[in-house]
Amino acid sequence: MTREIPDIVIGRLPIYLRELIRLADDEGKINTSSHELGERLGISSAQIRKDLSHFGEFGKQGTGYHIKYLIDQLREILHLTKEWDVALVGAGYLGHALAHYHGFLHRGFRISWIFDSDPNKIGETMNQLIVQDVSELEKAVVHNNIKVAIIAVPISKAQEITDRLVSVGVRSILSYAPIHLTVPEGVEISYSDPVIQLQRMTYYL
Amino acid sequence: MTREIPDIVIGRLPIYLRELIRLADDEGKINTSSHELGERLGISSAQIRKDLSHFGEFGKQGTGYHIKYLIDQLREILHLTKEWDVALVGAGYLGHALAHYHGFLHRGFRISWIFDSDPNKIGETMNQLIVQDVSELEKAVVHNNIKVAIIAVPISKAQEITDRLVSVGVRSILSYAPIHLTVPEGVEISYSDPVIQLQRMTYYL
DNA sequence: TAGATTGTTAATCGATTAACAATC
DNA sequence: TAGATTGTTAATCGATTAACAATC
Repeated sequence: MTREIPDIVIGRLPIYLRELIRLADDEGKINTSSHELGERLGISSAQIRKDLSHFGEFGKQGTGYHIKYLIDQLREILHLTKEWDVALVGAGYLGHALAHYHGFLHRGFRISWIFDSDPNKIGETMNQLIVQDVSELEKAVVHNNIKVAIIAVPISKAQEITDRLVSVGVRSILSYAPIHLTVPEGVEISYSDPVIQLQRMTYYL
Repeated sequence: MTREIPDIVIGRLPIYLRELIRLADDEGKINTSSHELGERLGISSAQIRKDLSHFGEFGKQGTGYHIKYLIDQLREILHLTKEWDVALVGAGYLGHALAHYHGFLHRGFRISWIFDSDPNKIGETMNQLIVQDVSELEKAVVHNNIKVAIIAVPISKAQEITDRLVSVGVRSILSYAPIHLTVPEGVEISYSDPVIQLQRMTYYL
């Protein structure tokens, strides 16, 4: 029986991946160790080794990890060997910023479709993409087999859009709407609400 | 001796607060229970009661919690009884979106200053605020006693801006730069990187 | 070889849950 | 009163850390 890998471990793998890419591309390093990686991320070396050990043996005693090899392994584990088409719903200020964000490139994602319900926005071009009428959402998601979506719509529309995305097969959703959304089993949802993050920090002020 | 309250508990309080405000303002409810709140947030009722019990006794057996009272208590705990002035560094697409975001209002924060280094951006107006030269950063932070900042600058500038903010007294930083930042003890930092969130979810695809 | 670092085990630490007496 | 729900205790569950044999 395959042991279930803790969610919290999965959550750290992208952090490791991001730092490894930095080490390789920006600093030209070939090898690293759990100690060096942990030092840079504020994570204990033991935790990094333990996390990786869930998936295999990627290092060598004495020399540590070959960075490029570990990057490849993490990409396979996280299913980042292909580029995922992403549907972006909401073309307001935030949608606009996301549409222009270069950070998706080379990290496994490409925003391929943008939707909005505002007639003034529909037809507008955002970073090479034409904003589509949100009524076309289901058709586009199905035809392009889209599994990943980003929601940047008002609170009042967020649950409806979520339900519609899920109904046509989307299984990973990143929502910027500041509200808890309900999704069925098997659908992953992640939230980004700057106020929630700031409020956590003001406790310590 | 005051018992140290776990960080993970603090992190859930803003979620409770957000939902309570929704219950009160949007749905007009007066009372709620740990069960109802938990149901809506996908959190066990026992956990909610345990979390709150770190700070006092806010409920009544039989009837649960008076929502407005609990909201007030959470606001005090999280230091949200005043409105925090926030310095936003970076006036690119994302900074622009943040400057126009209405979600800060009534939740304890107000973006009061926007900085950028680009001469084309400096002097521009964003949602009533004039983009300031980032060379004025320290002066403005000190003079206005700013403790909270949001970073929306490129990776290459993020650590430098962080250091400068910290050096003049900022103690809570929300960074959108996709890189781990180093801050001294006593400074809180929080990250928002959509790609990290998406990569965590593609594991399950 | 000597030094470094892995992967893994066992111990420790911390968080969540179940259960229930108290009581509104 | 009967029903509901709290705050809290103890048990359970899960995650982190320390330590080290193995070995590059």
